[in-house]
Amino acid sequence: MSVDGPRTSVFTFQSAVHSHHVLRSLEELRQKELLCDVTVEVERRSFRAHSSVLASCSDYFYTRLTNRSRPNPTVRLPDEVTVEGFEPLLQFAYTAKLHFTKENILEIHRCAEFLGFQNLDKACFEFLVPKFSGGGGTSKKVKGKSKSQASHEKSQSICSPDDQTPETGEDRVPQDASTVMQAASATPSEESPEECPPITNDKVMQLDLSTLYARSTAYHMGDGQDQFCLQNCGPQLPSSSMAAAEVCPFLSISSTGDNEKLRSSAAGDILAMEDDFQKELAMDVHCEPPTDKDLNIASITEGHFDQREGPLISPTDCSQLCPLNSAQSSGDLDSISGAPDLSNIGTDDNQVFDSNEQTFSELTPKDCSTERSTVEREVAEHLAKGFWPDLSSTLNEPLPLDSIDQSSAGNGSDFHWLKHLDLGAAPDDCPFLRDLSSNDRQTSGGDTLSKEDTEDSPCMSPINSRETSECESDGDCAQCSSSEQVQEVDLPFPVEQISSMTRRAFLQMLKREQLTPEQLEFVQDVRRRSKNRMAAQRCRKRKLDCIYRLEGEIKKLRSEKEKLLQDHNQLKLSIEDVRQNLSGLCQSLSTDAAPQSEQLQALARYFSSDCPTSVLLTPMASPSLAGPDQDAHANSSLDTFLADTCPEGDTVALR
DNA sequence: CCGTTTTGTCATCCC
DNA sequence: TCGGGATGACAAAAC
Repeated sequence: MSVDGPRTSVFTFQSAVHSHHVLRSLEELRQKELLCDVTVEVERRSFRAHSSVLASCSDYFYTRLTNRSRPNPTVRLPDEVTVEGFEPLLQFAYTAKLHFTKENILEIHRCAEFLGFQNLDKACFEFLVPKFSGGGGTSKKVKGKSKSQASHEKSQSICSPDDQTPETGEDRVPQDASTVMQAASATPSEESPEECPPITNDKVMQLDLSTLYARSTAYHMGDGQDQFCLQNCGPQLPSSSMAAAEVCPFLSISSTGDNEKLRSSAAGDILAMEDDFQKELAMDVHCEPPTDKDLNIASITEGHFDQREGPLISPTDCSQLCPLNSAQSSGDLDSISGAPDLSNIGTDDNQVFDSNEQTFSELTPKDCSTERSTVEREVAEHLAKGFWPDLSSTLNEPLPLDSIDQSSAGNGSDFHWLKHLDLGAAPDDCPFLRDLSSNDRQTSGGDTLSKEDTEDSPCMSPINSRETSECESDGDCAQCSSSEQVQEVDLPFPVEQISSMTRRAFLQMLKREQLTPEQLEFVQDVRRRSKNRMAAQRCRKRKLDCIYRLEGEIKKLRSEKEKLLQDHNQLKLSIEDVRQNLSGLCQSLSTDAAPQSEQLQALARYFSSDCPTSVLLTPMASPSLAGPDQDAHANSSLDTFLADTCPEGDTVALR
């Protein structure tokens, strides 16, 4: 790594809630009819609104309003548009929420189509309308369609990344939502296609795109420097002892402090539905208007950070939000991955996460291309600490066992924090990490990582980062050969990507990139070793768990053994007492009752002898001093004798 | 310097 | 047959 000279860092403050504030303010203005500059007439009803808002949401209004000649125009909508269909759309334009019922969904759909709410159309109706109109089988149909559509879109984006027309942030939103919705809906349908509860008429559903919108804006706002916390907070954090969920702000996205349900969704909190519908979709519920807390999107980074409002959620909450950092989470993810369509979130349609992937690979080399100054680092860390007060503490705390399991921090890599995300267990299960940066170049306008970037960046890969620093200090390290190999093969993508992506994505990437045999061999080698490394960690963790479990069992068995021994001793003592009592009793009886002396004397001899405990405990059935017949005779004689001579209590005690 | 622990890697087996 | 995960064994680094 070479240091070209002093570098001036530019820090950017990016608010993740600004756009939402603007939208909310616009809605308030509309309700107060302030600054409204257009009147929309629908079926003799008038709606005051802001032309800019309408134009930005609807192609129809865009055409009508941008070509207007006079101020404060009145737009009379044709008969095709009804109040029933238009009013929810208007509200959606101002709130990003669409309230609908089974009755009016078709009407809304029709109006949306007419007015050119195309993105909403994609996001919502392709999924919803078949749901409402069709039966259980429709979901599959829709799913299939969406899947092919998504893959079609993806293939398009892959084949011609440069052909993509630049999308506005708003344009992206519904597509994102569409993706997630389809995926989410497919999951339960897939598991129990027959059990989908019917959607009742009286339910008012609400499609909430606000959180996603906020998410999208957070990533796409600004001057093109899309940000994603994974690449920003991670590599700059100084300690390897850190659970990603405690650190990574991305994992706290869209957490609503008031709504615990929000945090349980692995796929994201996109869709808000109620009751049966919610169960069917297995998604989150939004019953409250979005608050600022909904926009807990933040990424702190050197040179860039996002504003975060509302109370910070605890690390625990973070982990709940995106179950990535524990074995249990891993299991959860496994189960999630079992639902094929959920995986489409990232693989078949990377719209949502492309930005992440893009920035991951795109920004990292930039940011790391030159050595950071201490001041820069301090600023970045200070910012991070400012937003995550407990960050500093977590930095110094050793990882819990669970986290250790998932970490593969042995390389001292700058991406150690990323590895805490359980990439090994299910790298493709978390949509935020799936195919990490696999499509980076597609969305970044075809910007491929240059050779300079690759070579200069210490953050390009675990291997690169560590070895560079080590070689700087040590001069000669064993892994220099690997580092050299990385540079020799000159990969057109970051090395860390190799192990984090799914096999399918990996193969696709190999297809895309025309790698030389050396590169191919190296890449496969890296992937194999990386996978094996993580497998070894899991294996060791399991072994440790097994040891702990066995130790616990041993402890338990020992205490049981102690208890049994105590019982045994107690029984022994009581048996001894009984024996002595009986012995004395028999002795005295044998002297008093001469006619039965023979039997009694034998009995006395028997009780005074060292017979086994078991025999003593069941003297009536056991004595083997004589044959079975004699035993029976002795027993009956003893019964009679005891009934005649012994006090009642003694008889009972003996038996 | 030596023993122990941790971690990565390889070989092999199994699914 | 191939790929991937699990695991024992080994070596090197770290402590």
